[in-house]
Amino acid sequence: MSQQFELNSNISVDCVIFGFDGEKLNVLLIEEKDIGQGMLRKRLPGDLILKNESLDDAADRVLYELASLRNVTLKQCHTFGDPGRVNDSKDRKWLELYRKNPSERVITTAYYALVKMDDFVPNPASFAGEALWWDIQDVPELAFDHNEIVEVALWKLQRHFELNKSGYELLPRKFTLNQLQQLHQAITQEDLDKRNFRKKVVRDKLVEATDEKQDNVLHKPARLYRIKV
Amino acid sequence: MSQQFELNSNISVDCVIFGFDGEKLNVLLIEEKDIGQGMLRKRLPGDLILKNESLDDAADRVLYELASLRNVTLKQCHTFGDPGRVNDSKDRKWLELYRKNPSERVITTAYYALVKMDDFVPNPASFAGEALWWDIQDVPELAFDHNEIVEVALWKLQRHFELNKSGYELLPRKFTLNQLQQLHQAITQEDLDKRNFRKKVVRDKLVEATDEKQDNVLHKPARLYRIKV
DNA sequence: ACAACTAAGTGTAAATGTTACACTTAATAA
DNA sequence: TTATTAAGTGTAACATTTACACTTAGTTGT
Repeated sequence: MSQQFELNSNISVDCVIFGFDGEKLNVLLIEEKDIGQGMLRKRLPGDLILKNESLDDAADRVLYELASLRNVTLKQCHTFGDPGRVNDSKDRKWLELYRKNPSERVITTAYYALVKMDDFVPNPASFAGEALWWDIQDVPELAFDHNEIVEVALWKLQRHFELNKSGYELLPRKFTLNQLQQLHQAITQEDLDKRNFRKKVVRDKLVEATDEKQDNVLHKPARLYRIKV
Repeated sequence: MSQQFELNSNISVDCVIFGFDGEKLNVLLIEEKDIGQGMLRKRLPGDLILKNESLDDAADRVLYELASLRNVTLKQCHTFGDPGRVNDSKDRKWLELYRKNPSERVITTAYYALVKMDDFVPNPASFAGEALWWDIQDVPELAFDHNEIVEVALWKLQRHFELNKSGYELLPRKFTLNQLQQLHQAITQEDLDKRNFRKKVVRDKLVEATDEKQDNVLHKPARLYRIKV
């Protein structure tokens, strides 16, 4: 972390990175090293912003420093500015260890992104502990107000996806219609009818068939499609 | 303004208040008193947050202090945190006059709301200059990055409105279908077919007819409707 | 009383989109 | 050859969207 450049900023950013594994949605969490005080709660990757750094830049930097992820397209989500947002005793102990002004009130701007898990294997920065993908259905109690931040980010992701029916970036270049359907289902968290889904993507001309098929599968191989330009 | 409680915060809030006048959308701007240095640009109502004040509370307070508006339901919109967002020379002069640390980098969280203009007659706080409704189609050059903030807020308002087809709060308790249609058109900035619009609100059972009619109009009086619970 | 004016109010047909639903097919493995 | 697995396919009922023009009920002025 670039602590030598860090002023006593009272503004932080937190990143909610959703990862799609082809089937389900996961979220990227940081697990601190155990510093022996029962402070093992996971948290979102986030940190104070630097002087002369935009919020957007800070989010990119923090994600790289804490999880070695680069080139993730982050979207701003919400700013959490309640003076009491960091009040739990475990939170305060953590702040005393890691912050110069642990009692200073900090507001945080949350960012979110949705990535293909294969493409982004998080590599934990050594001092920070481990970066892990965690099933979105099963998120544990997180530090600070990070559970709330995850909820808000998921909500925004779902709304965003409704409006911009895209998300192809999350599939391989050639994909089966079933993969595409699973992507939609993972994000919206609801089931779709196979036939109706296929009719729709064909009608909307969102994809086009290639003449290739899956192989190495123990059933009828599915045709591969690609995004239609 | 509660300057005696204000610490040297580097976080502000700005409020984009859209007003519906029954026909068009307007936005609430503050016009400073002329302090004789060519700094007459209008701006959004906004100010630094206080210690121990949440962002939401700060937005409510600022709106009351600068425009005497109370009980407006503000929604958070976006946080603007570019270090260069306040760079124009006129901006800097203003900051030198009004801020203790004029060169300090300030991020701002923007809020927006849509109100019925009749219900909210802004009353300018004496020192701040005048609070005015301004036609959204004709917004002048504003101070700081406030033009960008207005644009982002309008975009969010339109998206919000698409998802939550509501907005009845902006009409009188009993209203004509034409008033309802004008509200939709003002927000979405596009025209709708009268018959199709009426069919739709009836089909969706959003409103119910009363047995009353307009009066004091110089044409066939329209039937009045109310929101259906 | 009536003529001129204004905005309210109304219906239909075509096209498009959505939903619900079950059997056949093409691969692999044993 | 058989069993297993997921792929792939069609239709009918229903709902929604779009485009489009004339009649009606009031007011005002003569």
